[in-house]
Amino acid sequence: MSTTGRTETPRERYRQQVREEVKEKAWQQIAGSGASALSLNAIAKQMGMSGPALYRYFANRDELITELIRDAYRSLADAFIAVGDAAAGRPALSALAQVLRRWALEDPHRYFLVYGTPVPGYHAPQDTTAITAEIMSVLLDACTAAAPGARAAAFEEHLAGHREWAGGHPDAPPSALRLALGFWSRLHGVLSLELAGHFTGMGLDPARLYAAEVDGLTR
Amino acid sequence: MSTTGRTETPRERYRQQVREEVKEKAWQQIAGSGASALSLNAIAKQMGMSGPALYRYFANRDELITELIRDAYRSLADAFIAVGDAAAGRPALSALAQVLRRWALEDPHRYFLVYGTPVPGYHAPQDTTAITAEIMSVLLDACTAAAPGARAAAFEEHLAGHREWAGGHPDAPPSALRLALGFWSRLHGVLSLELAGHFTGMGLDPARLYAAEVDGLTR
DNA sequence: CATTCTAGTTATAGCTTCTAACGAACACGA
DNA sequence: TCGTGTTCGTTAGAAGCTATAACTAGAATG
Repeated sequence: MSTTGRTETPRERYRQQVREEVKEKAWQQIAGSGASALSLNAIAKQMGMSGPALYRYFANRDELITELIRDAYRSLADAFIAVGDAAAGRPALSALAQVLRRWALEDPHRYFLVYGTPVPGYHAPQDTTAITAEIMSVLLDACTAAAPGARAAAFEEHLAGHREWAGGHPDAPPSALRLALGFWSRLHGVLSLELAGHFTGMGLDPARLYAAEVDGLTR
Repeated sequence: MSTTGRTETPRERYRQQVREEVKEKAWQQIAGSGASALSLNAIAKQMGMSGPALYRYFANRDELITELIRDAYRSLADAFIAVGDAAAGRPALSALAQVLRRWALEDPHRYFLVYGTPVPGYHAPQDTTAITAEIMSVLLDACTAAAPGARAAAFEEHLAGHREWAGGHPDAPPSALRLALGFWSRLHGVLSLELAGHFTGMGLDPARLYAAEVDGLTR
């Protein structure tokens, strides 16, 4: 199953194990106080070893965070793909919406790590753009199934000529592309406002707004 | 015009002046590397004075950031109010959308300070919720003017019973409330994704998506 | 003029990331 | 089985940060 290095030396095993434990502690710390408060030193102490030891496993703080971001992306993509597979490649938009919301609420700090304020020293490796493409692919499958008839609005014409992001779906109609973008931006709109607390004290139920936005997508 | 302390001693004058200069340098620093990299020490050095001097003006780093957030909120509210006034209390939704987008693109770091990942030690003072109410008030004015006929969807019924956030507009129909929330969440959806760079490399023009979302609101 | 209040200073504690130099344990070929 | 080399973890230390404490020079005030 492993793509590379079938012959795993015990050392590489151990090394991978430690890296995994570091990331685990990192997630715990992030869940507590957010990514900006992540401290390599604290993680090391928590693991019973002394500060600089971690630099054998991660070149620096940014590399650890980059790894965490990639894993977070991966977990969302996996959840999307699972829904797609379960629906034989034609998932309902509402199902994807539910997965997205669950994923976001499950760990808001993880959501912010991916979709919140960009961290200063970080630049997305090609990795993550590839993962985004996986997510978009599942979403586009759902959208081509659910797309309404062509309405040929100005924006859809624009999309017909700018579909690099829909690489694997050369035959998806512009209305499907538009639907996918609407899905993505509207739902992230609700989620980011909700998770940042901008609805608290307003009295309304964000889940209902979310549901209403999902509803309004196809109608 | 000043609500308190008409007799400003020269000392208070100076004090206010220094606070203002600190905030100015802080914004410069934030524009450069984001709020997480904001350093009181660096600001002090930049102003030609030594580290701890700034603690005469701000209790700690969080207090400075809180102040910056409040000012950022204020600037958005002022922009909204200006549009409302210019339109004699009935601004077009498209005009508000344009102001919001302009404000966001003008200084993305300022946008993230308010609508991005919440900063750990910060809790919104009552101030900001009051400012949010001002913003919502202008938005609701626009929405009652532009609201379509009642469609009585489930979400609008929910809103009819949960309108604390629309305090100053007791007579706004649920369809207007729903329109305001759609405006707010959809446009923030596009903006937060765009400013965080999630559309780069996708080939599409976020401004057009934004325009399309504005368009779709009332139709 | 004397007192008080305040803005700034230096020193210091405690935290962080990260580099450098060293010791000890392990893996592996002869 | 015995070197030899790689790797892990250590301590020490530089440079940066927030924040407090103690002190001094100057302005405002009675």
